[in-house]
Amino acid sequence: MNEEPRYKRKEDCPLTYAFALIGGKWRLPIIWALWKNEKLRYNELKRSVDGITNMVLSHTLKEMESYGLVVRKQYMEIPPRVEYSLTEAGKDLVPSLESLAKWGKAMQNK
Amino acid sequence: MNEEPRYKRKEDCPLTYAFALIGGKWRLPIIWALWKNEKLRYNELKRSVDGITNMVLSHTLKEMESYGLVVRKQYMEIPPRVEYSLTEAGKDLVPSLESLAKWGKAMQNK
DNA sequence: CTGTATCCGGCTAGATACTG
DNA sequence: CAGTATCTAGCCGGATACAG
Repeated sequence: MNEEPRYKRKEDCPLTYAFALIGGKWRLPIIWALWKNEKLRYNELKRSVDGITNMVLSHTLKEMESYGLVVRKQYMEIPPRVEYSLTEAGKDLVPSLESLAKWGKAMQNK
Repeated sequence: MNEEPRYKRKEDCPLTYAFALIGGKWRLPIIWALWKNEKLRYNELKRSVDGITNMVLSHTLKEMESYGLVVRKQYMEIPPRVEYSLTEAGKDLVPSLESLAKWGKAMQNK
């Protein structure tokens, strides 16, 4: 996958910035899975996010980690174990998302 | 511009659906402009949304109208006058967006 | 188990010109 | 004033294979 040219860090408008952080095809499903499960291993997460490939999952997680949304914790074991979870900032996001989801649901019923 | 293959109407997840409706490069700026101004003529809106072209603006507005976010009111005058405003659903969205913007602002300051 | 490398296609949106 | 037509480019994300 390419290097990210998309996300100008610290964009002027906070709302646009927020969307830059959580937009894209897989970010929301990942956040949702980690919200419902607290912490997940790589393959658990992959199974929770239906249809995502290794390529895209690992790349997306790296981005989200760099944005401060996700924590990656690696255990030095064999076989390797890596656990992902939401940062506090990631959790802070959830109420806003629930609010948006509520609106989305109302829109679906029209 | 192409016909839209992107937005599966009534997608399962309400949150994903919400993002389908308001995602994309220009939807948020347009909503914002119409929120701050109540109603705007086509060219006023264009001036409010910095950098957008006619092609993209008119196409985006058509989509947003079909999604029930925006109202287009045309007056039969010469020269032609067309005013755009938010629907009730569009206005209902604003509190969620403000909540998200607040989160985005906190993220910018880190 | 947890990823990375390479290659590639389709979609989003832009440039430019033109119209009722 | 308020758009539309046509053509194009570049990013986003996918397929597939491979690695530590």
